[in-house]
Amino acid sequence: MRHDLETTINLAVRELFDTEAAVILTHPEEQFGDYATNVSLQLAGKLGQPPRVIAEALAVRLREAAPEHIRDVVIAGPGFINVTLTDAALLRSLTAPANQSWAGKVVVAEYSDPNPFKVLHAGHLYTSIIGDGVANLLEHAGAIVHRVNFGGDVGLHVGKTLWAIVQKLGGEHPEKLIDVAPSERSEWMAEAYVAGTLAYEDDAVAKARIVELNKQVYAIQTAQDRVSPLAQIYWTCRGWSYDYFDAFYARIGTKFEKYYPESATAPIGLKTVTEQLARGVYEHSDGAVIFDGDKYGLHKRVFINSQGLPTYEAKDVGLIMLKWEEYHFDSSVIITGNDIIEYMKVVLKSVEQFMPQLPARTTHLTHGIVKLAGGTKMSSRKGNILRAVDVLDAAAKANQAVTGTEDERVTLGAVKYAFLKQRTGGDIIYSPTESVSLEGNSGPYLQYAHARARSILRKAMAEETAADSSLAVELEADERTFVRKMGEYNEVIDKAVAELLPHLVCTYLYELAQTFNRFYEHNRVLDDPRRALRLRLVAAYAARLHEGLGLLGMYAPEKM
RNA sequence: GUACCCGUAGCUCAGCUGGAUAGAGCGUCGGCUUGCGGAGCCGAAGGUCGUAGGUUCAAAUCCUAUCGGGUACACCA
Repeated sequence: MRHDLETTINLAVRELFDTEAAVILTHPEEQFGDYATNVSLQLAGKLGQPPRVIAEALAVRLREAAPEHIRDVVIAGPGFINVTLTDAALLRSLTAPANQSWAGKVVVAEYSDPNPFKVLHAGHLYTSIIGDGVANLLEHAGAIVHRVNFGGDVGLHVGKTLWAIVQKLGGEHPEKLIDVAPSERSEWMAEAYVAGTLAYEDDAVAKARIVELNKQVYAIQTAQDRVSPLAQIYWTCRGWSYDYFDAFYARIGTKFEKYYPESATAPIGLKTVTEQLARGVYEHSDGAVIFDGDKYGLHKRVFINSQGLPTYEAKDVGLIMLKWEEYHFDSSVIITGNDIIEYMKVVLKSVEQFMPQLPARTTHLTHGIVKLAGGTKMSSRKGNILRAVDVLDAAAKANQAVTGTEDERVTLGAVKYAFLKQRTGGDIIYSPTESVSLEGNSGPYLQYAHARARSILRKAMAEETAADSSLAVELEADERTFVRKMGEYNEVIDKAVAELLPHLVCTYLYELAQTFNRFYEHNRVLDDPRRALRLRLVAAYAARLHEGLGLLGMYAPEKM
């Protein structure tokens, strides 16, 4: 509908004034109409005519163009053209199918990216929730989305953790690992990482040993050594990490198609960088291989260090190559924290020199960090970071305190909504109490709104005889407001998809629920002569909430 | 030092492809309440949109400068 109207106006502008205009229809305040455009204001200067005169000429055309859709066209203010749709047109918008703007496109969505041998922190939770939201939106628009996860099973952090593990075991004694209870493994390794990091900073001997361990890990990977004591420790603990990740993702309802461990991307990264070194893309500098981003207004970065080991940069190059080999994607979306924005520009710029189509198809979406409202007391023994479980536990605790319930699906919905409702990009301050509240702009508020709508429909179903499904009716004012809001659904989703911004869905769903609550407060549904129509509206509303919450990765309860 | 991001109501945030009186939630104050799920609804107070210039018929939105906060800038990831 919207697109048709825009086309009509564009055509009219061309015929009447022999010029082009960027016609964008917006939703003005309801008192003005259903759609509005300011083309006449844009054209006034160019054409040297008063905006209201231009608007009037266009309005005449619009009135003639689609009388079955348009009830009224009026000029207002400095020259806005306000269009009011017929009730029938408005009701038809409720059944419009979703726009399949990504139909058949192959998308690789990479997000979460935790490192084995390290703890999952709040940022991993945040990035996973955003990644899921974005992936869901793309899928909704018809894309074939491959959700993948990248993480460092080799690298200095592994050396640090391994060093401390060997200390804890009193030497390279893999047989002693059975003493660590399964439930304590992740915590045990997290402590080892912190201890290793401290030793690396404070103890020169330990540092040298950690550097050596790092090289040994690469050697273990290259040789696929599974028998030496160190290798046994490495593989066992690496497995523990992936078990821990899987359990965590299962808990938050995320499912990855595959993990790309750095050990798998390092060889192809090393090979690619070495090949391109010969072609002059990368260059030698102080014994290392770098890419000189200075030439492009960026900065220099090391891709292969002076020990011949690939850094994160080369591994990322390898990852891009592997994704391309395996998926031949139309689009690659990488979701990370915004601390690596500049880093990623350098990596992509380097790849652009030999595979320009890959960066061209890549979008790097970034977000800020999660802070707990009011701050938190954190133990340095645990690495002084906010862990993912800390956030989930805080939410569960708040939910228990505020609502007295313990439904993990509601708690999780509260966290997801709290993270997603803000525009992706900046830091977020997470308030557990606010997130679980049933009042205000929260996940549980929307989940409750859904349960309430479903409850009405359930009750109706039980009593239903023969519902009149005709929608050829005049809408009452309150009904019209409600329908008008529901009609925006597809447009909002389209925009969220186009801009990869899940928060647009949150904002809309909340406004929709508010609109319904106002309607419901002042109108009866079941024991009313307009029951048949209103039940259909409630059904359409519940369906939108259900689908919208699904896009956000949230559970839409029948009762709560 | 250089680059990038952010500064909107007491707090947390929308709005930023320039447009009609700058919106919402929380908090504060006041009203509705024998009710299809009141976990709601109605209303009030609260803003020099960091500051100063500029572009424009029109700027929270674009440009420049500046202040404040954050992040990144070679062998970590």
